[in-house]
Amino acid sequence: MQLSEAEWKLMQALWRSSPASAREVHGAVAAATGWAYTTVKTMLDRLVEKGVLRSKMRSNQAFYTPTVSQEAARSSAVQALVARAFDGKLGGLFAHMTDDDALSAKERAELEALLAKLEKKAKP
Amino acid sequence: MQLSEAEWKLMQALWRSSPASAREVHGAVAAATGWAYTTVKTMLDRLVEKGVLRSKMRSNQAFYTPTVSQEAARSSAVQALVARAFDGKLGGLFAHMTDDDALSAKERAELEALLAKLEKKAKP
DNA sequence: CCGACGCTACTACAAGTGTCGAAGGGCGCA
DNA sequence: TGCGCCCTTCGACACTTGTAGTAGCGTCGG
Repeated sequence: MQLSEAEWKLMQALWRSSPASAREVHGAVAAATGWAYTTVKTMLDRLVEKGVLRSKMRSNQAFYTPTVSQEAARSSAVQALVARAFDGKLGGLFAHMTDDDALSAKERAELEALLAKLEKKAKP
Repeated sequence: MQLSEAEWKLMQALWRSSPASAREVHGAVAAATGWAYTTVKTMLDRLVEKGVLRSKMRSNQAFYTPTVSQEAARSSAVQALVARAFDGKLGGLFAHMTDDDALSAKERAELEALLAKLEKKAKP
């Protein structure tokens, strides 16, 4: 279940708030994307076909709800990246992130914090 | 500079060994992919157009060399993933990976090791 | 010097993605 | 009850990706 760039944007909106009508989703993303209403509608319907959204008609309006969690979608995306670019090894991705010189001090600090939390959770 | 699934496979082969002729690249990926020689050739040429490969004719054969490092390509892929799926926050990706219940014991151990290494590198 | 074989270059085509416009139908207000 | 407005449905088009065939040229062996 791979999502394209544009599809992620719509899904994000729906994970934030759902069920939502096409008009509502359009309202949520229009400013950032500049998409026409019909563009949003088309993509929403394609996402329904793909099975990652469910639509329910209320009166003459469709309301969309995700059928997959953001967590699941993220996992699947990470998985795909690791498969493509890191030889299937999640450790490779870790190594890349921690090695990367482009890692900012702030990001490094975040990682430290996360690690501390992980330690605490793992130890007891 | 985004690479598709198939393009990653070819680039991986070239990062392993380059310059390489189309025939050599084909040899390297044919078993795993089943692609015809011309398929590989077409994709290589598209990668040249994209600017991620450079080709040099030697006699009547083209030899291909990456113009971007695997590291750079990986960074860019991680970047893209983070932008799409983690709200642009690299920390979000970290959190996802460390939270993920699907994280195996082995992966957890790897992470611990990497963290230890990072600590050692960051402290002094 | 000539032919065969390999390599390149060009073309093709289907599916997926990004983007909309046009047209038609029904709900709600006057 | 009728009209308008908004929503849906369909279709369209260009570009990318995956996948490959064909034709023609040049190189090397004989």
